[in-house]
Amino acid sequence: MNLPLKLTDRKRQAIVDAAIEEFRVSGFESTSMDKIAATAGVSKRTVYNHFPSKDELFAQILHELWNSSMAQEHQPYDPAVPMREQLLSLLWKKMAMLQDSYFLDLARVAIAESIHSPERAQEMVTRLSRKEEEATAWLRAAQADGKLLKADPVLAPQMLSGQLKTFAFWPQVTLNQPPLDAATQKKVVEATVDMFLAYAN
Amino acid sequence: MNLPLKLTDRKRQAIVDAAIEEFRVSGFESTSMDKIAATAGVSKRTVYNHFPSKDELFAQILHELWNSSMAQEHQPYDPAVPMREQLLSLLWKKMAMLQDSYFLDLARVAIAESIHSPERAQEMVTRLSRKEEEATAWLRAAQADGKLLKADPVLAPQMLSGQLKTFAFWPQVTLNQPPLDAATQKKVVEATVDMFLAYAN
DNA sequence: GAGAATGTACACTACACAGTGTAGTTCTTA
DNA sequence: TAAGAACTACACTGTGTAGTGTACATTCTC
Repeated sequence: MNLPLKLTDRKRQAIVDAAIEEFRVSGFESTSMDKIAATAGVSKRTVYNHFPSKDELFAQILHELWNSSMAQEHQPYDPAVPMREQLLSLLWKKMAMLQDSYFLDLARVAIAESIHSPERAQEMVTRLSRKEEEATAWLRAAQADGKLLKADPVLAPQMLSGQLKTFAFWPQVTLNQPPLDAATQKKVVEATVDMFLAYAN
Repeated sequence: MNLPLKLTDRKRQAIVDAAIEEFRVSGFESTSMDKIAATAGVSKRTVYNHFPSKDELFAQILHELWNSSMAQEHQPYDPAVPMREQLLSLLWKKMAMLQDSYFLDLARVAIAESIHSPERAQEMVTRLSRKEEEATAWLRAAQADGKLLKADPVLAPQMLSGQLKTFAFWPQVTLNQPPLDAATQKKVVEATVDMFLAYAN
């Protein structure tokens, strides 16, 4: 069956989809509930029957996008595998997450708002920095194993992910640039690894 | 004389200052002309006597910030000076620009809006990429001189400036983080140069 | 110090939009 | 097929705000 969902579930989904789309292209302030309802093909009253307010709708969408883009598994340090290989794997995972369209939508919407909404910005900071800890843990383990000793354990993880974001995140989020093609992704990941190994080894 | 300006010039400046401040913290949509007038200590009518509309005021401010933050001189390649020294100088200039408070204001305001105003975003892209060409020219000259041959001439300049932005731009612009202290700036610039030389030499 | 330019206070229009209330329609389910 | 749940159309309130018009005050310039 193509539509196994009840009417109310379909309506709700249509509202969420429409809201993501509208918030994404117009931002929070410039998006009206009437527009969301129209785009969703739903009466305004139905929107309010599902979500008590515009703020609440926005918050739920942020939450939903966050969940769907954060299903990323942890990669522990493995002394048996060559550095280069492990780093490549680590960065490819990161790259995949950055280029995920849900994640980009989330980031666009969230950043546009958090630029002038300190509380939400703060929440994002803490959540994202928790995400960055994975690479930090990996590097610490490597250094405890006597590898990559020249790298600054505080700066290095950010330098790695920052290098990817330079090409595969910030231009897309802030300037609406298209996602990277596969060939460029490969170049960026490999250049980042090469550069890091040349520096830290 | 402390106030050599005519009343009308002082008023105009107060409006511009207030508008920058308000747009910076609240964004375009959430800032009202009444608020700007109040912050500037000026009647709303005076605001409209100086600027025909909110859009026009916004555009002029973008223009003004752009001009005041872009007074950066060009650094040509010099075969007589060591690579490391030239790179350090190049990146310090870049760092200075990134941390300039006018530039950060501009970026915050512009990015927050350009996220949902494609035309302005496009204008920013072209302007900024023209700015990035300086490093590209420098690298090409170095490579023509037989130096840094392993660096990808397309990716490398962006990797360099991207590395600085990771620490000294994006967190400040998108998450309202404080500017970098001098010690951290030094660490970032030097780590970037070291990493790049280790990779490209 | 007169006249022009500029600023101020304030009232006002027009509009967009968040959110509500209601009467009636359509869908689901038992 | 009947009853309840959910959806719809639509009218309506209240508020915030861009932008204007005007009569009067202040400042500049000659």
